[in-house]
Amino acid sequence: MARWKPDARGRLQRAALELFAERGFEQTTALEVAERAGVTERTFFRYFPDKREVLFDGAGELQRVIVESIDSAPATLAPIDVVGAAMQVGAGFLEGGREYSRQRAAVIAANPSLQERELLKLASLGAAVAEALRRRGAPELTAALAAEAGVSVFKIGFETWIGDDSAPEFRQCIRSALDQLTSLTAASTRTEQAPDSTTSGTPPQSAAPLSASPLSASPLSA
Amino acid sequence: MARWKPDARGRLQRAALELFAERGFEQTTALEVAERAGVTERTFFRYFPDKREVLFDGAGELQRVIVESIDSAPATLAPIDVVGAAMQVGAGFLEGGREYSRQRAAVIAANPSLQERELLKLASLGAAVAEALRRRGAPELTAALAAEAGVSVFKIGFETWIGDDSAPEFRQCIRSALDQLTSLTAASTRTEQAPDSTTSGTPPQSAAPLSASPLSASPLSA
DNA sequence: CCATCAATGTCAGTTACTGCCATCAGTCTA
DNA sequence: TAGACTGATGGCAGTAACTGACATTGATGG
Repeated sequence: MARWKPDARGRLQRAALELFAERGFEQTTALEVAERAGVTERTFFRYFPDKREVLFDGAGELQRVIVESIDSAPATLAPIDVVGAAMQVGAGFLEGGREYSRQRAAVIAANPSLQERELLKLASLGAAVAEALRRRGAPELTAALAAEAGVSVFKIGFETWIGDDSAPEFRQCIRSALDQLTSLTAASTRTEQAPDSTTSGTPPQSAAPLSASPLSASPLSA
Repeated sequence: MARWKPDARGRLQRAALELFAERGFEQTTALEVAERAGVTERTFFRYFPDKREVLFDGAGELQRVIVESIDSAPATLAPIDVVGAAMQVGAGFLEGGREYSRQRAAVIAANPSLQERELLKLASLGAAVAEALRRRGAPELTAALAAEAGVSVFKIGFETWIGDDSAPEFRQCIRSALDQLTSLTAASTRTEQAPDSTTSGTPPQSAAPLSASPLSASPLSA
């Protein structure tokens, strides 16, 4: 009908963020987003696999930047330092759009299903970082832990940067978190003594996994 | 119609895990789960807010056990040690149901939307742990980082425990991850030198947040 | 002017949920 | 013991997120 409008994807993204910020994610229909963008609902789902994904288009870029940083780091650097540096590079990638980041973070914080998607993206980032570390020779467990630590630092650094107007640059927030993590683990006074397993009154066996007890015991067939 | 059947919740949970394991999560309808459990689809959604939640009933219990462990830890213990001990208590809570944990983990690993839900549960656990740490006087940043570290160790310990038949007890896996984390951060050789921000060719400003670039620049209004 | 291709529009259909109301058995009470 | 009450369900209609199949349209190359 109407003439051919370019940048449908971008218009959908902007329309979505606006509407989600105004009425909230759940109170906004994919159809409404599409209409504001001047396209059909069907077109919305051609650009994005689901309604949430319209807010996460840049995750792939961020991940790529961080992984590239790791791949190009000097081979002699310790895994934790490689990851720390990579997270600062990632921070530099976002540094320019603080207001946008704020708005987007607010929308996500207001909806659990959006939080889930963000956590999945971060998990994906963690997996990619771990793989990159293994690529440069880090042992399995080391790679996994360093990656998780890096993502945690990034996440916490981001929250600090976003949440505090007087906060320094994003990169600086990450540096602080990194230092904090180092002193945290260094502060361990633990001897070889494992804490009493029944501390909280939980019997050693029985116990349900991440799910309810009714299922645990036997092969949950009954 | 039929006489009153007890434990509808438990039957739904078992039916769901069976069907999800057989045909996969997406290939299984909420209606099918309900029918196998001998109830209506409507009843399924009375017990669980959504189809995924039927697999995560025990998350609350695990969280409670861990938080209680933190609350009852000696006040002198360093945050990282408190968290480490708490995660071992949590591990003890699941220790008895390894086979169940395996099956459940396999189902979850096979579906992204289930992974998302699991990540949300873990994030909730992390938030609760951080809060418990603050309650005992830990500074904001310290609490957040120690909590994240604890959850990471728990997650990695769990994967080790589940994925390797020759792996030791869950608690042992966590201990290993904990030690590994300590030596990891201690291995940092970083000076006060921050890595070059433009390492990966990203200009200091511009840059898109966690989302695509088209939106970043201005207040994304245009 | 016609074949073609990419980006859309149209439509019908499945499925996850939700609100509302009826039913049914067990219980408490006058 | 009839009647009110309550807790757990069944039934049903309706919304909204996706999806597959097919028609349309505008720009392009020959």
